[in-house]
Amino acid sequence: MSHTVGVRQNQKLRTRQALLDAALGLLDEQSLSSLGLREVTRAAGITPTAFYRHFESVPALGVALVEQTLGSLHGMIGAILAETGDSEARLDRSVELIRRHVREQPAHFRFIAREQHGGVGPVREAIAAQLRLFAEEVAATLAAEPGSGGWTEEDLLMLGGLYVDHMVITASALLDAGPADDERVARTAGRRLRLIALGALHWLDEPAQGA
Amino acid sequence: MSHTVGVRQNQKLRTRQALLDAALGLLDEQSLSSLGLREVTRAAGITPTAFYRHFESVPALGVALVEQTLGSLHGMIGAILAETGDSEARLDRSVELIRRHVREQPAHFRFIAREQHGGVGPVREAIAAQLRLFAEEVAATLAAEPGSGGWTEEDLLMLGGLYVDHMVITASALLDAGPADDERVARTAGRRLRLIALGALHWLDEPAQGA
DNA sequence: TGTACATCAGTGAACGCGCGTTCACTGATGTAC
DNA sequence: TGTACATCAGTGAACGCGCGTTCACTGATGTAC
Repeated sequence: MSHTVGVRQNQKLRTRQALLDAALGLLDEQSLSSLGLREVTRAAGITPTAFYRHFESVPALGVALVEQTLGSLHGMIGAILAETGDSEARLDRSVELIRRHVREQPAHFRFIAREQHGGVGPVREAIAAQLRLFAEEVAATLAAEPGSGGWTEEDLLMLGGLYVDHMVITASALLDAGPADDERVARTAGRRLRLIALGALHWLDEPAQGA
Repeated sequence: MSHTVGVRQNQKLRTRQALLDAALGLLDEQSLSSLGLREVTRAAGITPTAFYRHFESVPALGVALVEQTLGSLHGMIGAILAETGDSEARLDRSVELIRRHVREQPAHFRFIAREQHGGVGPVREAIAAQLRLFAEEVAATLAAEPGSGGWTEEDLLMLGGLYVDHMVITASALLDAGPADDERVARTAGRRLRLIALGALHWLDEPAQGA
């Protein structure tokens, strides 16, 4: 109870979070470019004008939402990369990890999938930047593994990007299909992943490199 | 000049096409869910009310646009599948074919990438249905090739879907990066494609099948 | 070929509505002394 | 601890605007005879 770090600032952060949560909820059934400022404030329980105390515009809120959403997925990436065991079981457990995250936070994944190529430029760019970071993270982990000796940095990044894109596609497929089809979708995703891993395994077999 | 198949019907089709073209143009910089009816008619040069002579709503126009757009890409799929030559050159030529189509009809690809996970349900479903057809088409072609003897139908479809998704990702990457980076993007896309093809080549090496 | 009527793509006025943004304000929280 | 003033998150009225949709209409095209 020395200085309580500001009652006012605390309340402001809670309102800001209410706006972000309200927006994410509304974005389950529409895209950001059609999301209205009044719509968000109504759902968050504040006046339209108060919106401007937190964000300059709806696109700006979208960018903040990207950072929060993909920040929450960073943990998942780490968990997947930390998976151990033989290759096949490892891939299956990665897919299962994605499946569980998607079912626990469907709105987050829906938002990213929807806005990755959506109509709001700054949001697209924010997502692209974050996914690039993910790809680099995966590439760095792959580089540390045995069997990636002859790989160029470029190819590691290529493979990392492939895994990340695959993750996004898998999440989308789960969301599009609905929980009843989880098993089927996960099975297909796992096989795709295995095929990619198999390609990686034999990547250095052939001598043809460079342009 | 026997019966001229209807001056009136002809004009109606031309107006309808003007609406579709105007919409596609506008969708280069926004998504369908924020596209206004008046905006489209203004761009097409007709009165707002005349819109209803052609489509029930903007989402309905979107569905028609999906069919027309992906119909125009059917030819590309066929051309890619018809590619011959050794594996590596074939993949590079496929990527080049995609690259050329994207630069010739950027709006078509942008529209599909944007609305594939966009905020308008019927349009999402129309795109998913068409891409599924593409995947089946690819799977059928792969099945007819030598070396796909031991492949199950499920796995052929999985691989077909992987190629189609990769095509969409490549198109998006080209559009996001801009023409100046075509070479770099095409190079990465080609390597991804080669890695996938390599995985397919070794798919039957390991005995582990089924759950 | 000519006439009388039917069809229907596109018009233009009108409507009610929700939007984003402005502005002056209120009153609780924070700060200086 | 108490007081006087500053800050600032949230309010509520007001604005002008473009939206989707309705309606009765016009006039060129199509059809029947």
